[in-house]
Amino acid sequence: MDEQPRLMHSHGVGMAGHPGLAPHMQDGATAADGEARKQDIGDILQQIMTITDQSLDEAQARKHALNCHRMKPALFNVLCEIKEKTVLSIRGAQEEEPPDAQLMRLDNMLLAEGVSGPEKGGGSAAAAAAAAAAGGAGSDNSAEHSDYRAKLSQIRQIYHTELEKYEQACNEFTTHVMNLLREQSRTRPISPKEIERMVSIIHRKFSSIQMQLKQSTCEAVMILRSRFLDARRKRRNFNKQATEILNEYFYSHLSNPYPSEEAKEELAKKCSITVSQVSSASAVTAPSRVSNWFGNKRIRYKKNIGKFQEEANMYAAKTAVNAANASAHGSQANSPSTPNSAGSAGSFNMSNSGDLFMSVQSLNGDSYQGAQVGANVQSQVDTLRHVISQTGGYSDGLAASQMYSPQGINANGGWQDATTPSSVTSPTEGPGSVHSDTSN
DNA sequence: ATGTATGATTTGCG
DNA sequence: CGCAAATCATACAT
Repeated sequence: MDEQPRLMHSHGVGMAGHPGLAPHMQDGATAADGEARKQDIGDILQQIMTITDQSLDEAQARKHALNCHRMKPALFNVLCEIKEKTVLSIRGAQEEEPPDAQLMRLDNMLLAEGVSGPEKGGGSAAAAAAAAAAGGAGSDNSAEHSDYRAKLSQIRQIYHTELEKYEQACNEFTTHVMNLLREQSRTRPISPKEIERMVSIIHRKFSSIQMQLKQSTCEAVMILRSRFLDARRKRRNFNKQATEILNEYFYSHLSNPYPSEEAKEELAKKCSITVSQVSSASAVTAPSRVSNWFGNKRIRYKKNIGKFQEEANMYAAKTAVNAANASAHGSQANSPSTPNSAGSAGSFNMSNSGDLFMSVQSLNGDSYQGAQVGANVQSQVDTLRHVISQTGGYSDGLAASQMYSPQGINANGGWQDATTPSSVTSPTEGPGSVHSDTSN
């Protein structure tokens, strides 16, 4: 209470110096009793200041009396104005509310993911679109996607309920505070503007909570996406037939194992048909999977030719057999330089002819050319089988490399450069000048 | 559990 | 944009 005089003084001065005071004071008053009024006000202030000294009942009564005082509205108006001035000058600067890029981003993302925005129908459609866009590599959608969608809608539901809850809480709190302030405005000077400001403060607080909600929802969606749509996680090996087909192509085009787009398509069709891998997306996906396969195969073959020796021999034999059968069946006078590779699409025959010839040749260690294809297929097959069974136990790349020698490839296509691993390379040039294929 | 095989992705080049 | 190389992450075998 010791500062009571100062306060009173300052108030008094404030009022006295306030131009806005005049209208309030002039309601039917003469200048003569202005002094009396001033005294009156002084009394009122005095009472306000001492209110805490009084007992509750006393205070209540006093409050009521004050409330009923005819000067009360005027006084409050003045106080409000003063407050307005000071508070505004303090707060005015930080009142600015930037559009908030962060929030915009979150909103956009949620919208894009189909979490926020229109309900069920549009939402799940957006989700499906997002899924399709993200799952470019594909995989069978139906099961995965429904699962994904289920989880996403779960997230969406949580998000919406939480949002609603926040909204409701915000409204409740706001109205509560507003009521409180309105109530209090009867007993202390509170301007409507202040209430407004308070409301906006509350809204800001709640919207920051909302932002957190949005952020964590975004995170959840991201996690969900990475878990469900990352094709890597859903990797599934090709089945046996598919690998067979691909390998056949690879080894029969060893000099140039780069299937064209059409070839990839063809292979993809063949593989996925055999796989009976339904999945609508595979139409777009399959060729790229084939590309992946060839990319991996090339690199891995090159990296360790020895390891692929057996496989190479096997497929070479297989192709040879196929070729033999095909040409035998066809009963055409096959020119030796162009044995058909039955396993591959027609458009590649030209480029593969050399490979097939070479592989068979080196398998036999003799000129395949001499044994005319149609002549005794069976014996050739036997020979090949024999060779293969001999090769079976190989673990040493160097020895094996002579069976199915990669150097021919070097001479031929050169797709593996000079980077052939040391163990495998045997500098001997291809026996009898390998038919470099005359493709194109 | 551990190691290997393998499909997919990333990175960098031309 | 396709490729090689490195890398990741899973499927599969032991």
